[in-house]
Amino acid sequence: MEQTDDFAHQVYAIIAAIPEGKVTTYGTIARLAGLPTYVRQVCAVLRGIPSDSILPCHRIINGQGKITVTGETYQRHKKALLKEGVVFNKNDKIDFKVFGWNYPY
DNA sequence: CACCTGACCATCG
DNA sequence: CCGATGGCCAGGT
Repeated sequence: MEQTDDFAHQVYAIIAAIPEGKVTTYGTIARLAGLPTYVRQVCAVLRGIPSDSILPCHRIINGQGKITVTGETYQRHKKALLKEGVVFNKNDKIDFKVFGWNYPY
């Protein structure tokens, strides 16, 4: 429970640091954690986060500006985002130029 | 060690 | 805009 979990720890910290009403992507998180190739691992970490977590995992979306999950999780995240003032386009997309916490490029 | 999986990403048609 | 394809790479079996 050290170096290997260190990455997950950073991911948690980064997620917790996302401001309200903003969103970010998996790739960005991986990069901020210092491991740009760990984008799939970010996914694994998020998957391990229960809905009860204090972490705003609903602010994590993919590079297309869409919620990456489906089903109930999708609905819950979308509602939470709307509550925070995030606006979805007609294609259920989020404008990164407005709500992107930090631009992926 | 080999194979499969994945809440991704970029590119192409 | 949507779907398919390839690339990426750690983890699990």
